[in-house]
Amino acid sequence: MSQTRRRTRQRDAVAALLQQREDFRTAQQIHADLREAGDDVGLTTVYRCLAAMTESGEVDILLGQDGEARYRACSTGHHHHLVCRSCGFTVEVTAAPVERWARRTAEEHGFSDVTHTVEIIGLCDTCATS
Amino acid sequence: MSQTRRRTRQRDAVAALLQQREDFRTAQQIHADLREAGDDVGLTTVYRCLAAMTESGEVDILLGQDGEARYRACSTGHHHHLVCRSCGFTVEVTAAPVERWARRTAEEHGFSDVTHTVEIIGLCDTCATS
DNA sequence: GCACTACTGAAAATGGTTGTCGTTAGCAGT
DNA sequence: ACTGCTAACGACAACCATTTTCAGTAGTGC
Repeated sequence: MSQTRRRTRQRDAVAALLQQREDFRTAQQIHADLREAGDDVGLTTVYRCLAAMTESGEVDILLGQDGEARYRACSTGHHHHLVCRSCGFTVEVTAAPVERWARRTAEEHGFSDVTHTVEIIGLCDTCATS
Repeated sequence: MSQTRRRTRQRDAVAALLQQREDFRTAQQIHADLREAGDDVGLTTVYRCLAAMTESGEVDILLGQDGEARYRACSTGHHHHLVCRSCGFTVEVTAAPVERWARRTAEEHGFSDVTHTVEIIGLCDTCATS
């Protein structure tokens, strides 16, 4: 019954890497980043850490159109993302009007227990000018 | 140079099936549906038809969190979806306030050439009561 | 009918992700 | 510190949706 979450070098490494990055990265990229930094962590473990951190709300997942999941350490509250399709640079945004619209629309059609996904994908300032 | 799109039994079968269904279905489901209906079409061909129809805007793709793509014949204009997470029943919705919000938010942060994804996922009337 | 080539589809390959399982190492409790 | 329990690790295999291959098939224009 004592589901104690243990602190390990690997978990710390993954968490630390995500903290110092502000873009969305794939599990494989994170794995490579860690290896490059000398913090060798098994790919399987990277996936497990990310899954655990996702469940506890520490990271957000974004499923790209190429079928690859991207991860990022985000603020804990409800928010959405404005993502650069070229470099992955991400801005967290809140969207009160969207929340209202989603709730009302769902109600109108008799839907309950609703969640929603809202992402804006574009080119950031730097990528557009280069 | 004569890139004529040929009309085949298989393409017709896939198109017809999608027309008479109003929910999002996976490629594998569509393949099974066709087989069951007696219209045997290779899985590879199903994928190819769906890709072609997606490109020409005849069908919309929805990438679920389980990493499976779902397809549906939709109206051609810009719209979003209200999807039942249990049965896949889908309502097309328009979202003028969301469009405005997305455009303004992107501008504020210097993003250009933006698109967005907006989906509402919930339980439809029938699934909620059963 | 004929030629041209897009289309088909079975089988194999791809590639991200998850399961397996023997080993390693936190974290009590002593 | 020492020990036992068991969560966590990680190399590897398995999984599974999707894509590629390639030889055979069948629309389409002439």
